[in-house]
Amino acid sequence: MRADAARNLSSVLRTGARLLAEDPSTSMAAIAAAAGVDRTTVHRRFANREALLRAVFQAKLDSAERVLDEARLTEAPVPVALHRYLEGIIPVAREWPVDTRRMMQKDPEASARREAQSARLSTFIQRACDEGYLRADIDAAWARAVLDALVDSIAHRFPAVDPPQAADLVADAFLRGLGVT
Amino acid sequence: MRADAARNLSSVLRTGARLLAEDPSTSMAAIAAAAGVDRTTVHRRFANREALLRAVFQAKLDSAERVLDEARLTEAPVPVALHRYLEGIIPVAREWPVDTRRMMQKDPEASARREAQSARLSTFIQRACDEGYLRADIDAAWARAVLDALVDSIAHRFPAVDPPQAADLVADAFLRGLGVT
DNA sequence: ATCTATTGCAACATTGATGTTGCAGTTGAC
DNA sequence: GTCAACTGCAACATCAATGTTGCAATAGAT
Repeated sequence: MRADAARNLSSVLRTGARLLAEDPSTSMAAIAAAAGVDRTTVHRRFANREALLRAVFQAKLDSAERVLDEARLTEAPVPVALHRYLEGIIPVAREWPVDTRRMMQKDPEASARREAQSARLSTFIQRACDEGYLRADIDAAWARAVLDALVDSIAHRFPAVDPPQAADLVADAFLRGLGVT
Repeated sequence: MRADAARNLSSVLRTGARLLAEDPSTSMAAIAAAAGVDRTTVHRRFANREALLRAVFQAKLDSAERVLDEARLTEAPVPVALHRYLEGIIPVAREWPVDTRRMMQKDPEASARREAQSARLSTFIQRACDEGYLRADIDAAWARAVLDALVDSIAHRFPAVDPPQAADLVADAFLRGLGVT
C-alpha cells in the first residue's frame, strides 16, 4: 500500500505538471483522470489545489537543485560546468515543464528557493564574464536571460533532441551564435 | 458614445491581454475592474470569454501582420529585414504579451492566421540560411526557435530596453552569440 | 430639447470546480 | 488469515465564475 501510494502520488505530480504546463487552469478532476486515480484520492493526498502545485514546484526545485550541485558551478572550469548544467537541466525542464517564474508567486517558500537557485546560476554567469568567456560588452543579466530562453526552447520545442546534443546546441548558440563568423 | 465604446473596448483588450499574460485564468470580473468598466459592459461587447480571447488574439495578429509586411522579409536584404522585424515585433510582444502558441489552440481561425505568419518568418530564416548569413550546419527550425526565444526574453524580461537597442541585442546574440570570438 | 445608444448597478440562474464524508472492496504487511 | 491502509464510488455542500435581464442615469448626435 505504502508503495502504491508513493507511486500514485508521483504519477499525479508528473501528470499534473504536464497538464498544468499546457493549461494552468487544468482542473483537479482532469489531472486525477489523466493520472488514472479517483478525484477524491488526489484530495486525500493534497489538502487543496495549492498544495498540489506546491508539491509539483518542490519536485522541480529538488531536481534542479541536484543539477546545480552536480554541475559544480563554482569549482569546475566554466565550459565544463556550463555543459554539465545544460545536460542536467534540460531533462528537468522537460519532466517538470511548469513555468516556475510565473506560477510560484503565491508560494513564498518556493519562491525563496527558486531565487536562491537563480542566484547560483547568475553567479556562475558572472564568473564566466569575469574569466573572459563572455564578451566584455555583454550584460550579465542579459546573458542569463538568453541562457534560460535557449534552455526552455530546446527543452519544450525540440523534445526529441537528446540531452547531450541539446546541451551542445544551446552552448553553441549561446557562445557562438548562429551567424557566420 | 460610439467613441467611448471603442475606447473602452480597446482598453478592455489591452488590460485583458496584460492580466491574461500574467495569469491565463484571470476572471472577466478582474479584467473589467482593471479596465475600469462594469462586468456586464464587457459581456455586452463580448458574447463570452472565448470571444474576448479571440479579440485579443486578433489584435495581436493584426499588429504582427503589419510588422511582417513592413519588414519586407522577402525583398529587403537579410540584415535589414531582420532588424526591421525585430524592432517592430518587440513592441507588439510587449503590448500583447499573451502566449499565442499556447492559448489559441481552440480558435482554428486564429491558429491558421498564426501559422501563416509563422511560415512567413520561417521562410525568411530559410532565406538567411540560403544566402549564407547563418552557418551551414545550423538547422533552420532551431534558428527560428532561437530567434523567437530571444525576442520573448528581451520583450518581457527587459521591458525597459527601448526597441532599437533591444533589436540590436537580439540580432547580436542571434548572429554572434555572447562568447568571445 | 429630444432622441438614442451606452453605461452602471442590482438581481438572478447556471455551471463547473473544489473539498468533504461515509461506505464497501481490495491489497499488501505481518 | 487477519489487520490496517488505501482506493474507488456516490453523494453532498460550497463557492467562484459566467452569462442574462431590467431599469435608471448619462452623454453625444441631431
